[in-house]
Amino acid sequence: MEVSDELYQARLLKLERLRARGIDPYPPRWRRTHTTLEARTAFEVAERGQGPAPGEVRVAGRLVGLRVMGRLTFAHIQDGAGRLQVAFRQDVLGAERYELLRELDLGDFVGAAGTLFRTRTGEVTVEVHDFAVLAKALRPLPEKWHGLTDVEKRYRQRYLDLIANERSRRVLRTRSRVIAAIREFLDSRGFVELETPVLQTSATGAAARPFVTRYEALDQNVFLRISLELYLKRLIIGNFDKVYEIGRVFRNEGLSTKHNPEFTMLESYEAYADYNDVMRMVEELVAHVARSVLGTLTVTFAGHEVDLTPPWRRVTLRDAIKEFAGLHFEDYPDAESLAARAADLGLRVDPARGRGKIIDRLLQEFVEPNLIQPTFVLDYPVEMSPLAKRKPDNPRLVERFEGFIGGMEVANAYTELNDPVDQRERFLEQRRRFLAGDEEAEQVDEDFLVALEHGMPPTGGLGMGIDRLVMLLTDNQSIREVIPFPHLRPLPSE
RNA sequence: GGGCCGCUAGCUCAACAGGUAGAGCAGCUGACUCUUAAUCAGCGGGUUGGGGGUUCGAGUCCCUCGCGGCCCA
Repeated sequence: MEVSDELYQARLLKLERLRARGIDPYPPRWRRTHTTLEARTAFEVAERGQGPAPGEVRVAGRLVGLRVMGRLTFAHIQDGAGRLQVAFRQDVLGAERYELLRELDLGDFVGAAGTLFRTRTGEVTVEVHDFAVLAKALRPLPEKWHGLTDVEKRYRQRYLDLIANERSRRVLRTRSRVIAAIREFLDSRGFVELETPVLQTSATGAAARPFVTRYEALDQNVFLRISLELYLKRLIIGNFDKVYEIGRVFRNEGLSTKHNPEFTMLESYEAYADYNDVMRMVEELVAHVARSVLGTLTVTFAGHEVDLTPPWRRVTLRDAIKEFAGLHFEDYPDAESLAARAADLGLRVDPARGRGKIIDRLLQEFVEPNLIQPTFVLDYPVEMSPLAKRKPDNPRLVERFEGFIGGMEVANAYTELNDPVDQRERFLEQRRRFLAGDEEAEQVDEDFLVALEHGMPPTGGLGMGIDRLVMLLTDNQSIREVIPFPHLRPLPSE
C-alpha cells in the first residue's frame, strides 16, 4: 500500500499550487446536468433530428485518460455511467485557464462544462468552456491498459479493482439486480419482508459454529445469527402467512473461495404450503431472476451450459446416492455399517459423527459435483434435519429438499416441523450430539419451543444462498468475486 | 490441515546456468491544435513479501514465517 514518495509528492505539489492560485482542490459542489451517458445520448438523439440540441452540458467524473498536444488536450472522464471524451483548447479557455491542466493528474475528479461535438474520428466529445478540479487524487491509479490483475490487491483495495475493471463493476451491479428481482418476485406474490435479530441469545437454524460477542449493558454473551429460520417462524406463528428476509448470516468457519464468514441468505416462509409448493416457487423464482437480470434462462457456469427452465429434475436423496455412489443407504440402518460401506468407496468418515453426517458426506462427495443442471434432491434422513417435518409414510425421512445448480447447493427447504413435541425431542437429540462433541449441533431454543406450542400452521420454508446464485449468474467460481468486500486474512503488523 | 504455484518500481511484467535488477504504462523536463494504449526527445524511480542461512557474490540455491491462487482433505 506504500506509494512512492516521488509520485505522492508530485501530486501534493500540484495540490499546493492550485491552492496558491486560490483554487479549492476539493470544492463542495459542482452542478452536473448530464451523466457521461446522458450527454452522449442527448447529442446522438439531436443529431438524428429526434430531439433538441443539448446545448451547454455540465459533466463530471474521474480523469482516466489525458493526451496533451500542445495547445489542444483530449481527456476521458469516467463516471458511474461510462466514459466521455472532453477536449480542452487553449484558444477557447485562454492561456491562464489552459495552464491549469498542468496541475491535473489521472485519477482526479474534474467537472467540465461545454458543448458537444464530434471529432474528426467520430467520437462525441465535450468542447470545454469551463472546468474545475472536484477532488485531487494523491495516489496513482492502476495501469491504464492492463488495469489491476493482482487478485489479492483487487480484494484488499476493491475500489481500485472497481475503478480499473469494468467486469468487477458489472458483477456487483448484477448482484444488486438479483436481489431486486428476488424482492420483486416475492413482493408480487404477497410476501412481507421483515427484519429479524442479528444478535441472538442462541444461534439456531443451521449446523454451524456461531460468532460470539458481548452485550455489555446486559452483561451477556450473544451470538451473531447463523440463519434466519426460527425468528421468521415466530412471524408465521404471529399470523404473517407469507414472510421473508434477505439478510446477512455469520458462520464461524474456514475462509476460502467458496466460503465467506458473512454471507447473504434469503429465507421465506409460507403458511399452508409444503415443500412441493416451495419447489415450484424456487424454480420459478430463479427463472424470474435470470430472465429479469440476464434476459435468458440459459447460463454458462464453469464451462457448462445450464438450463434454468422449470420444471427442474426431481430425485430423492436415496436415488441420487444410488445413482452416483452406487449404494442404497437404507440398506445400512446404523452409522457403523454405512461408514464401512463409505470407506469401501474411498470416503473416510467417523461413524461417531452419526448416520446423517455420513449421508451428508456421500451427498457432498458423490452427488453434488454431478448436479450441473438444476436438480432438486428430496427426502432427507431425519437425523440431518432437526427442523423439518417427517414424511407421513416414512418417519425416518423428512419432507426436505435441496436445490443444486452447477454443482453447488443453492437452496434448502422443508415442510416445516410444527409439532412442538417432536421438535422438543429433536432439540434434545441435538443437545446430546453437542455434548458428545458435535460443535455444529443445533442449540435448544426454549423460547422458540414455547412459541411453537402456541400453534404454527403447516408451513413451507426456504433458504437460499444469494452469493451462490450470483456466482451462478455471473459465471464466477469464487464467492469473493461477488461480495464487494470479501474477508481476507489480515496483513502482518497491523 | 496437506501438496503445488506465485509475491521484483505506483501498475503490468522481464531478468540464461548464482555474476552490475530491466522494459512498457504512470511520474518529471521539453516539443506538439483532432488525439484516443497519442507521438517524439530526455530524466528520475527498487528493503526483489519478512527473517535467517550457503556463497567471493543471492531476485535466482537452502530453511523459516506471512499473504494470495489452484488442487486435495
